Amino acid sequence: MAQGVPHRPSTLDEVAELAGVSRSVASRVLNNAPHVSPAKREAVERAVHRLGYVPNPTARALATRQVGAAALVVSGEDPSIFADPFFAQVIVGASAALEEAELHLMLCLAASDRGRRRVGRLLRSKGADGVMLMALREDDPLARMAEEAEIPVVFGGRPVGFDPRWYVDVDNLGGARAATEYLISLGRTRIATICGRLDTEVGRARHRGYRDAMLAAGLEPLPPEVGDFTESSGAAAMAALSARYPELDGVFAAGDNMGAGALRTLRDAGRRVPADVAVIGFDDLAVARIADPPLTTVHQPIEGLGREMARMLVALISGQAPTPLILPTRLVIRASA
Amino acid sequence: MAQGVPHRPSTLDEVAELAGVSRSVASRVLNNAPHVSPAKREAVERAVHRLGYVPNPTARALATRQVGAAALVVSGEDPSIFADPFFAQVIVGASAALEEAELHLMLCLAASDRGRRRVGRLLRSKGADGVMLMALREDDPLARMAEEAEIPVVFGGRPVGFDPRWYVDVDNLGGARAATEYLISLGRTRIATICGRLDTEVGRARHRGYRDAMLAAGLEPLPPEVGDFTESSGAAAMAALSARYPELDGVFAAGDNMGAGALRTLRDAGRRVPADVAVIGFDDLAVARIADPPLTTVHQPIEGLGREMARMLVALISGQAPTPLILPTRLVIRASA
DNA sequence: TGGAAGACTGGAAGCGCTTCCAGATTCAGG
DNA sequence: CCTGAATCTGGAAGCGCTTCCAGTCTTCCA
Repeated sequence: MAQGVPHRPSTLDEVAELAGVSRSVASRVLNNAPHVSPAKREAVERAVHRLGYVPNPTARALATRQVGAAALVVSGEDPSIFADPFFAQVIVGASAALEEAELHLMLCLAASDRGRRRVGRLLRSKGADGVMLMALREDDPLARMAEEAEIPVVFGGRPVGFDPRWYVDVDNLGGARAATEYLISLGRTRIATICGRLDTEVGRARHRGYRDAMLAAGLEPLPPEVGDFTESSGAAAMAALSARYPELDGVFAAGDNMGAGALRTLRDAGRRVPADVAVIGFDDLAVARIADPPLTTVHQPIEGLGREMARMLVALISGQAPTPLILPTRLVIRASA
Repeated sequence: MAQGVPHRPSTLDEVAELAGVSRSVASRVLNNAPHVSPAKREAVERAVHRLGYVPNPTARALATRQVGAAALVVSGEDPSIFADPFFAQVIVGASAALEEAELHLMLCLAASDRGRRRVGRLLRSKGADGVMLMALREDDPLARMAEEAEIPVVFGGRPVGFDPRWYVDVDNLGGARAATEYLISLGRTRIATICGRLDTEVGRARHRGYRDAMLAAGLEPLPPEVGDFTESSGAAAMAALSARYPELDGVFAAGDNMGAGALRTLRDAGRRVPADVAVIGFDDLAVARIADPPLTTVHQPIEGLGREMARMLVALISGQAPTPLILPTRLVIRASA
């Protein structure tokens, strides 16, 4: 391309001809299948080398009915949701696992209806060998589409109101409970939560974890302040919470970005962390480590989530029957609580 | 898939048969090409609907020699480079532009040699209609591979030691100079820089901008402290700088993450920002806004970078001859300087 | 009303590769 | 030196779709 020469790529026929064998033999050499004599094998290899031959993936895909690619779909309200570093980590994990299986990664940011329709077509058209679905909203049309898909589908996290057959999730409930229990163990009693949107399963599960822990300790769960996992929403939620409950001494933020926002509000209001109010986040993103003070948080294996989703998908594609997975979380204690 | 029924997808032949037309006509209807009578058109459409027919993209790709996908390749030392939110934003931009052109996005994290070889194969095998290349290292084998590619290649940023034919870059030099000039205009005279790795073009250009501005103002450019665009490297660099030049009153960090790290070190050392030392970052990432104090920084249009790369690639794919692009940067003044 | 321009139509030839299968070859054992 | 098994080989039939092209059918003008 760079030099502008058309230079039509060579085909398997040309390789076969140059090597003096039939196309079948050449094909077998390329897929190193059996039933090829060493002599011809070498002849073909030499021809491949001389011609700089590279098989055409499309033709191969058509013949084998295997595309050689898996798609990762991120649904959600608007594309900016993808800016959350969470997804980058998922991708790193998924990419590594797919590479092991020699699959390419297609990325679909299906924030618009148009995008979702496009994914729908992908699902029904064998445009990929399998699909990973993430960040579905409540009543997301993708859930139904997934049911009628022609190809394997793995969910990352469980969508609300829909029970997927195959999914990888994180123990949100347990993590949130552990975080809240830790606050309680610190002697805090007026503990509030900044939760994620309650029309998402993460939002609900983490809130339920908080609630369970409070109830179990005989404390009164406070009505949650709802954020959207962004820093600013966390800051706003913290402000609202402080106004409503001036005597607060503990906050469980269902996401590190929101936790960081809460820290900012608290700092601006002159309240000391953790002396006056202890704060715990969730996710263990980079921001937690660099927050001031460093944020105690619930670690979740984000890269692992991506990796396991991909592995499950690969298993499904190769005809196996994996079982859903729930990945463990663990508390990481830093300075904020 | 969900229900486990094999349910072989229907083909164009079946559609044609059901509609009582030839395959050619059916094909024309699907691509809404001319030369189809309204009656047959409707018959085909009805058949498509009844069968729930979706064209097989692979077969179409083979026939048209158009894959319908473009790849975004992120090279670099190790996969964690991708964790930088920078790439997520690039992807959002690129994804949007590709969607307009009805192209899918393939993402290749080519951090290993194996990954790079895979990309090389992609480049020579028409596995995608075009490729966007980013974060190439010095002497990155991908540069040479790109030259011999069978498909259009657009670079994001210019690799060091290689002058790509088509690229989209950001005005790193100008941005860095503006940042440094601003520090100078504030009356700072002992200004240091925390730069990015000098075997990358970004690293070099931003350092050169700093140097130019210092020289132009008759100030002595200090030898740079080199980081790797992470928060911790910025913190470490700042520590080294403080030790070496205790009287420092200004710092230009060539990335916001490093700037945030510098702020942390400064805060821990009890130095006030901006009173004692003014700090400016680069990138205008989310972290700049939530840093304490909020980081003055050089804004670069990251989403725009992705969008323009994709547009340029689409132009190339459709046979046009676009010209390289350098996107402007601008100073965003916050509290740290 | 003849005929040419134009609109439709469907047969057929690919796109480049895999894979089944029947025939050819090789080779060891008898 | 012959036979059956084991191993190779290449012809041919796809994979599902696009598109060229040569006919067929309309139209419309002179």
